Amino acid sequence: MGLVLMDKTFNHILEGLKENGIYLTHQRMKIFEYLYKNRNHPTVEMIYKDLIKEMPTLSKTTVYNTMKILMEAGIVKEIPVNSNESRYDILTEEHGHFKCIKCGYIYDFNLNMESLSVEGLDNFIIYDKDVFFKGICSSCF
Amino acid sequence: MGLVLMDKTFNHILEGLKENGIYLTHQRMKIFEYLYKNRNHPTVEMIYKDLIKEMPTLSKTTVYNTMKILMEAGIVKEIPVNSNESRYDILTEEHGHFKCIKCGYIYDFNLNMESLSVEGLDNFIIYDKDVFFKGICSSCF
DNA sequence: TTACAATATTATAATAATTTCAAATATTCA
DNA sequence: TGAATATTTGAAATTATTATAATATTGTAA
Repeated sequence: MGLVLMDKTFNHILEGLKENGIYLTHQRMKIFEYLYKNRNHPTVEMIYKDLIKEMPTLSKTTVYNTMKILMEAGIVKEIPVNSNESRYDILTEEHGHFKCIKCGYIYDFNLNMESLSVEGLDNFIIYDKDVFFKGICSSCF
Repeated sequence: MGLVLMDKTFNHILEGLKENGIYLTHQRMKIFEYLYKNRNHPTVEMIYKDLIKEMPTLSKTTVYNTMKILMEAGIVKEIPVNSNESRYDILTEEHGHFKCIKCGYIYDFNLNMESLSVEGLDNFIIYDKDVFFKGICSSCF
């Protein structure tokens, strides 16, 4: 588990999935392609609405299943942006998320996680770190 | 709006709510008391399950409504810990959250948000910053 | 204190996101 | 090809949250 995305191309990632015993079905490849091309932290609904145009029989359940599989493969993660629908992000370099409370858009921003000083987590194993800001973006300001 | 919790006692906060024109009903006081005493990042369900013991007619809608009002008053906030139910936290000093993937418990930890170096948010107005870690806690390890 | 107007609570119904399930379909590999 | 296995699909079930309307409570002013 846990393929590394960094510096791999689209096809390399797909190959990696295959090597991990994950069947590369048409639906899965299209869903992954959507995530790879649109770095927009989509909801299941957004992915579904877009892909149904070219795959009229696509089921929302398949999108849910695929997101789960891609998460287990370590290629995608759910990002914590407290809303009532899950939002997903393809795993790339470390970055933070900023949600604009006016337009709702979720921006990526650069950060250096190492710089953050924390205390009280001795003997805790940290698998994942997230930074989430909320406010008003420069376009809405 | 936006009462400050820091260094205020339980009763001071309640008085502050009253001054802001918020009725101090029995339900609201009990819900606030729960949040004040149990710093456990509860879900609506957790609050409801606990309080129904002493208030048999309590409605879940009231818990939802009260959380909303306390958030608008700036006393409580929703914390981003991506799951499908909202979790709330009483506003205190700045801290991060760590969720153990084994026991599910959400720990607070100290951090210095100022130390985090970020870039790409020029002309963005930041209202709120959250840091969320996931992993295995020292008890489960 | 009483009456009134404003606001809150409650139970129920409605909505929305997600999960589960079983049948139909597709894929793999011998 | 054909059997075994895995995936996709659509429908139904579940869970979290919001809306509605009746009832109850609160604060204010006579």
